[in-house]
Amino acid sequence: MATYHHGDLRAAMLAAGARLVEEEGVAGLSVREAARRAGVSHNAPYRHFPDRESLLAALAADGLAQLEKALEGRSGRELGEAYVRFALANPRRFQMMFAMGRGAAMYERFAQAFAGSGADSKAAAAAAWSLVHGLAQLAIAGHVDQDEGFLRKVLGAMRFAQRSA
Amino acid sequence: MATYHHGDLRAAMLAAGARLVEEEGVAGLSVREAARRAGVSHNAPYRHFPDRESLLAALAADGLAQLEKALEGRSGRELGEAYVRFALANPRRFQMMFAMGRGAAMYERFAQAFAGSGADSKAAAAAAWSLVHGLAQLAIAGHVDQDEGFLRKVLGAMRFAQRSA
DNA sequence: TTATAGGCGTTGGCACTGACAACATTCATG
DNA sequence: CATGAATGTTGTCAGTGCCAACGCCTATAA
Repeated sequence: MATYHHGDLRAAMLAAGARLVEEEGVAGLSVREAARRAGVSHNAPYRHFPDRESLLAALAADGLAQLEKALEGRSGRELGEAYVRFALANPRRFQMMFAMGRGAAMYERFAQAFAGSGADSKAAAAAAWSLVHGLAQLAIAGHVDQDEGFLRKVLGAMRFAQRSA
Repeated sequence: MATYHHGDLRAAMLAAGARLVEEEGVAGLSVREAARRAGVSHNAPYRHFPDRESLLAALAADGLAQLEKALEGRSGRELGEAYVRFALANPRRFQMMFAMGRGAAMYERFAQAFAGSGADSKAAAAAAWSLVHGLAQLAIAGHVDQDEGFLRKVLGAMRFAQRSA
């Protein structure tokens, strides 16, 4: 036991990091604490991540991949609900993901899901994304009721305009 | 000159803090650096703010007040546009404000601005707020084009549903 | 089979931070 | 004026990110 080499420190750091972010918030993620939880010295992680920022970036990328998976195959109303559900299940991760992350893929997904919905499909996709994303943020922050029924009603309160104004 | 007492350290800290947040991001705000900029020792700020967190809270409250002022008297489309404009002018402040802040007053404002817009006015208000808030966030993060014309188009792409689904 | 190069982990150290304690200066109020 | 309360100051400590130097272990190839 207690082998000198960890085996898969990178993965262990991502796991520990994810838990730390969810428990303490982004500011609470320290490389040293994550290293401690991975059972490794305070400098070992730097072999896998050049700096704290890049650990965060990796966590964000990870989270985006999970969200992508959670949205797979869904569209329209279902897409929005799954998006919000994911956000509420992983609130701090979610906030972090879009604070740093590359959201191009997500935009793409919304563009496809809502192609031809409004006059300008790029704008329509952005609007749909904005609605669910904003709702997710406000619900996470507690500015809006998190009850699932209410959230559904909020999403249902908006329609695409038929023609651009 | 160089009086022992600063005169209005609290305000100076808020000013320095606001600049720091906008320049470096929330993580870049350190009590010590703000103290330095205010020309005061590293512990003086603790007479006015019990800890870093409470300095951040004060900054958030300040920002909310400014946003309230920027929205005063506006409603409907104008309200949304002013909201997004403020967010893009003070991106990091804005992100922080709603990560911590008490958003009840803002909800109230949207509720009044959109009273009777949809079947359920609470849901309608939340939807309107979500749309503009989400758009602001996505634009700030660069996930969506920041061009003002485009943003207007996005806001115009959504209508309230006449009856709840 | 063995030596050796490089990947991976370790210890040590530095500058910076948030926060506590003790002390100093100034301001208000009698 | 005197004295207590505000407000600032210096000193200190543990925790952090990151750099440098060194040690272990494993895969390769002679």
